[in-house]
Amino acid sequence: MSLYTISQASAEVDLTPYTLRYYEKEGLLPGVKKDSAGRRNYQADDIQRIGFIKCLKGTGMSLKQIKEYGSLYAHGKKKFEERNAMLERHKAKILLEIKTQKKYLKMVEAKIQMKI
Amino acid sequence: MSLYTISQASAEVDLTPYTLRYYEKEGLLPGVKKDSAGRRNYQADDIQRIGFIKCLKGTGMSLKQIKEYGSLYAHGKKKFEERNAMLERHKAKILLEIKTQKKYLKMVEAKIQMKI
DNA sequence: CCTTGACTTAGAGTTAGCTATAACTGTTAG
DNA sequence: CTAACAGTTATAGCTAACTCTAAGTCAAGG
Repeated sequence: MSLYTISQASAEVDLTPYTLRYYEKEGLLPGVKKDSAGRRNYQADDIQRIGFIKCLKGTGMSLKQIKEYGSLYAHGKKKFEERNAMLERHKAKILLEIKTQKKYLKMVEAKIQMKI
Repeated sequence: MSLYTISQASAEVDLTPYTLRYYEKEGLLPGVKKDSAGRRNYQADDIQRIGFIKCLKGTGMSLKQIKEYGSLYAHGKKKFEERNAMLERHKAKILLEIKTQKKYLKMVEAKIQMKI
């Protein structure tokens, strides 16, 4: 059933064990299983979740909002609309960000062209 | 000769007066002129510089690096190569970032498509 | 002259997001 | 059996980038 210790999960998702524990403590990653000795056992599904957290975070969503998204997710069908609206808003934000980055890229290219 | 008080400059570049003073204190924006009463008088050229600082910062360059870039700039022709190399590296970083953002965009779109 | 308001400085406080420490526990190799 | 190791919690510390406060200065309007 593909289990990972915290250091294996850490290597898998390229986040430190500190960060993984921190995310869990902050409520971004609820329900991680533990073994009889209290050690975390990450499952394939947890790795997936962390991947999406990285996606949201990497596109500028705050941990607080990611947590909110997660708790909407936990409510399943009931909160589907709200959750989807959140993703749609976020999608718009990413599109805008890409546009801005392209503008900035042009500015940097122009500066390089200047040769002074 | 188009002078701006700190609040006018603030409105022009969309940064608070606090931030403008902070940038100056941190050495990102040297040489801002002051009037006889010690108040800052931003010139068109300063506004341009702030615009480029915003570009670098908006593409993930740290204030420390922006300061470094600025001091290379202050050395004129002498440090041209080094400065340009810095911009080229930064350009590569922006290109990579745009690529990553596009990947993340696809992930978010896929999640929206899922409808669960 | 006096108040108002925008500015000044130095320095303290805030927030986000980690990152590290201390003290401890359970597992495993020799 | 025991030493080393990988994990645990709680909590403290750190960095970047602001953001605000306090106390004071200066110029202009009434």
